Amino acid sequence: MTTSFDNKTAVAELFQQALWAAYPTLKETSPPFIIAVEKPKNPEHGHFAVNSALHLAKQLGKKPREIAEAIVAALPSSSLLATTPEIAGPGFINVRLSQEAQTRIVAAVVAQGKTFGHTSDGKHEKVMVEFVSANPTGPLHVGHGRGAAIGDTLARLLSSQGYNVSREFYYNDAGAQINNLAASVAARLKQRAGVDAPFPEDGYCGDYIVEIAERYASEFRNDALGDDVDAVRKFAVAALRHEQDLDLKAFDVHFDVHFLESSIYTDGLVEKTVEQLQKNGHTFEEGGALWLKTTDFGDDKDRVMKKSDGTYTYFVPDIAYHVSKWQRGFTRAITELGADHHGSLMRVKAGLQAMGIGVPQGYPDYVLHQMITVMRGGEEVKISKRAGSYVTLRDLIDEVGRDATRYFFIMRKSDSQLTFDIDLAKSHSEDNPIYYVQYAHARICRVLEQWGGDVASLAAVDWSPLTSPYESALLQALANFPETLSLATRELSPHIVTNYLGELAAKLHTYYNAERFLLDDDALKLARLSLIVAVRQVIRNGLAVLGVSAPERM
RNA sequence: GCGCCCGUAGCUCAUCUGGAUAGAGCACCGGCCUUCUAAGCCGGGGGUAACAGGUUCGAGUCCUGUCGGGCGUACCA
Repeated sequence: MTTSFDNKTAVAELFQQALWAAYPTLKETSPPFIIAVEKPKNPEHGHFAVNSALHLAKQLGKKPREIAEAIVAALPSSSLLATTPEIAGPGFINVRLSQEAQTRIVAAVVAQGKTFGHTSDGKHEKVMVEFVSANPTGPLHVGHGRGAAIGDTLARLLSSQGYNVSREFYYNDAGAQINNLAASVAARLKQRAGVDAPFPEDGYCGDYIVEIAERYASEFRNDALGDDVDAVRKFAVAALRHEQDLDLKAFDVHFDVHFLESSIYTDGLVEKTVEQLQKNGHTFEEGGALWLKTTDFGDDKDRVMKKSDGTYTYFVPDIAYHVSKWQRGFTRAITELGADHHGSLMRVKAGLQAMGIGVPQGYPDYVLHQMITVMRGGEEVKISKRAGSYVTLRDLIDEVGRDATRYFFIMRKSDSQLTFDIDLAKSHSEDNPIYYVQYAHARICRVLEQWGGDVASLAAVDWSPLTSPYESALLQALANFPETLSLATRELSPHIVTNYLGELAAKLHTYYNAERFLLDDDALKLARLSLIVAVRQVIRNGLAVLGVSAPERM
């Protein structure tokens, strides 16, 4: 959406005209030269910097500064600019916006409200975000939590940019791990009844297995020893699925579809996928097993698809599942996984290409998240799944709250390791990034309350008094919000949004503390109040995309 | 061995996909509260961006190699 507040595009268009006027021959070059507008870090370099002169120096065979001068000389007059742009350094053209151009962002934010920053760039393209996808063999742990927070935020980001998003949870309800689960429960049932029964070697040891056994025994009194393996399995899967659903609900994460791995077997998709791969000549038999020639598609080694015992290896249903995504019309698919699964990416991508059904190369987009270290009291909380003593997602939500948990999980690049400091997440201090941002929001609410006027009346005031460097910084930050969302969506990187919010909050706190805010000067007061209403709106929109609340009081 | 990710101040991290003097916070030193939340502000010290090459007007950012750390590399899932 190119709207009136988009000064960057307006500046680019203005300079494009000037460039063509100065060098008419460039108009015929193909592809057409696009003006690059940047935002300098140093405020002395103006609001925008145009560096086209540097890029064109070689092509035109002239000195960058000479080109810059010609461009500036050809610049049409515009209400956009405060002064004639300066040429600086090797050939940058520094642009200063007029007061009117700088402040109209406030009106745009207020007018667009909740949708400020949203676009229709996605053109309703169907995109699936698959995430969490935990097997129902235990409670969700912190790793699943990070996946849930990242996946849900990606879905929210994509929605904000006009994609038609579907959230999907894929789980295995029938494989070896599930049989292991059933056997673990059955063993606990027998032990509980005083029967000496060996516990499965790789069985699930957590206390939750004992609890499930307990509940099964009270519900199925005629099968207190768990001899009906099928019934035990169904009961255990249902119980754990229910627990996971409660965890996700507490985390405010919802799914549109829960996809069962067993369904791609029962509806024959796995068979069909294997047949198609064979027909396309990308398979071979060796040692009684069926292999997929993934080396045809960049893998360093071919992989077994069908073991000599006739069962499939794990990535075959993964390929079939992704075929299903494509066949269901998802022209884009994002698969969010823990980084320990990255070995399967190449195989699934290779398998999809080998299918020859028109799936684009690189489908699906993978977003991987690295491991989490949980710290408490300055010490690492040891995570041991075998002992059943790991930190569950529910533990974290109960202890530090949903908002802090979500924010911390997305605060870092997903492919960097994350340290989750429980004490920090709980603390009410400036060191706590989520507290800092929410506090900025609450602080604005309090100032408006103190003022006591009608907020709606601030939608159209005279903004010309907003001339201090602090105000200028805030105005620029507001203008950056749309491209922050757009960038985070393109890069599938939610942490870009948390970085932005942290900086915006810092600018606001600085502003408040640097000068006395509510002055007697009515014109200045109204302009300032109007500005912070816009800041509040942007904080709300940013937190909304992260699934984090914006409290009015802290 | 091979593949993927990471390496930026003492610590935790930014750097807007190649721009100008690499920035914040914590910690350290010196100043600021009769005023809207000092949860803040102003000033100071602290860097060979792991290392070595390459690409170009210009590299923390792209390419190659080396060294460190993590993960993967099963007819496990």
